[in-house]
Amino acid sequence: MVRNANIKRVILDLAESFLQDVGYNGFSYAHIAAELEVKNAAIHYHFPSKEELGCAVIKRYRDRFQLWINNARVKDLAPEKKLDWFFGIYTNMRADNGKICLVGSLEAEFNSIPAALQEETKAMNRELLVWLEATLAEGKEAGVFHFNGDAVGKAAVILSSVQGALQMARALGPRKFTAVVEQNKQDLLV
Amino acid sequence: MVRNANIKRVILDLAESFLQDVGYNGFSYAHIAAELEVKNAAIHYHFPSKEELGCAVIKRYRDRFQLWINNARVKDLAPEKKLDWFFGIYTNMRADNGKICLVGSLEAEFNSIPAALQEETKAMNRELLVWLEATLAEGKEAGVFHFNGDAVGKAAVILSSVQGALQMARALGPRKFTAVVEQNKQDLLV
DNA sequence: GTCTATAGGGGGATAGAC
DNA sequence: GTCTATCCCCCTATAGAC
Repeated sequence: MVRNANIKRVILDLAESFLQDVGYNGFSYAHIAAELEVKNAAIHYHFPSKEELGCAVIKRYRDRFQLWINNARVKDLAPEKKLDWFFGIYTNMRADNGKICLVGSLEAEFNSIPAALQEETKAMNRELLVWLEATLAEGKEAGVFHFNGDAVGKAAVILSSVQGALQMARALGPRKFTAVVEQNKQDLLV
Repeated sequence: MVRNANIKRVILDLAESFLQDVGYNGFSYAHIAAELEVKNAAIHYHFPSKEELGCAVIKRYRDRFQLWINNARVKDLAPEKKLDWFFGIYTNMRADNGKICLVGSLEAEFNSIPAALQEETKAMNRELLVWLEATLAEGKEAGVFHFNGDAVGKAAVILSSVQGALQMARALGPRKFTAVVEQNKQDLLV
């Protein structure tokens, strides 16, 4: 049992980890309770329903992402460094026992998750894409990124490919993920 | 109740559809039985375990894919037409009530599906990728596709992006999928 | 805040009648 | 080949004691 005031945070950490590992339908309150060495009902005290727990995980992630991109350490980077930072997020997921991104996990199960969680997933995906579009446009303007068409299409390809690559790497190995990141970078060269 | 000798085929059709709709953990024998207006146990007669049913779905899909790519209608196409045919498979999935590809669905749930099903998923992904690599290499050789690096990396980007785009389209709408296909095509131009 | 106990549902799977 | 009946497990969630 985790004896600290941050039990809510620890539950969110575990739920996030499970979401990225086995998906929303793949974990239960019992799994979380077991990790914390408490009983099932204790988790319900902090998060009454699984739907609320799932939404809280995504809300927290969305907040975290907004903090990152508005922080000077990211905001003031050159476009190509911003993109490296972004790919780094996914590389860290991959390195963490082959976890996949929350958005991909929830979208794959989209038709069997609660409506409120679907809405959170939509919002999160939108926000990731908006930032990536802006970064790609900035880089194209600056002459460091080269691609046909507009930043909206290119951002969709890059995001969907890294999301897909994390999943693919589970079947075909971590190097398949690396290959996708590298190819995406090469595709932005002249 | 479907009164014909092809009941096994119909069960496979339904299982495949459910896999693409709600995932392996999202459907049950009861769901299939309800569609066929029979009872649970009747499905077990044809496929003793859910694991076997899942494997049979993937095996059938793999066979189907091999038939397609070895058929003259696909085999003898120009590389850019082959790619159009390939994208068409995914476009049809998207049009079919927002279904996602079997590989993506199973990889997202990879850590909570039976080992035998994991193996089928690996084999299927490998085969899709091998064909795509050959097609891209053929097109580059012929001067109709243009990309930096080798066909292996490019194939990984294209496959993972369409797989991811089908999932993304559930959250952000069908046009997001179309955008990814179009951008992938544009990325292959000079 | 956590416990025990329990309700109520769904899941995969099997036995034996028809 | 399909049925009814059943087993046993896991799940989400709640009530009430501590």
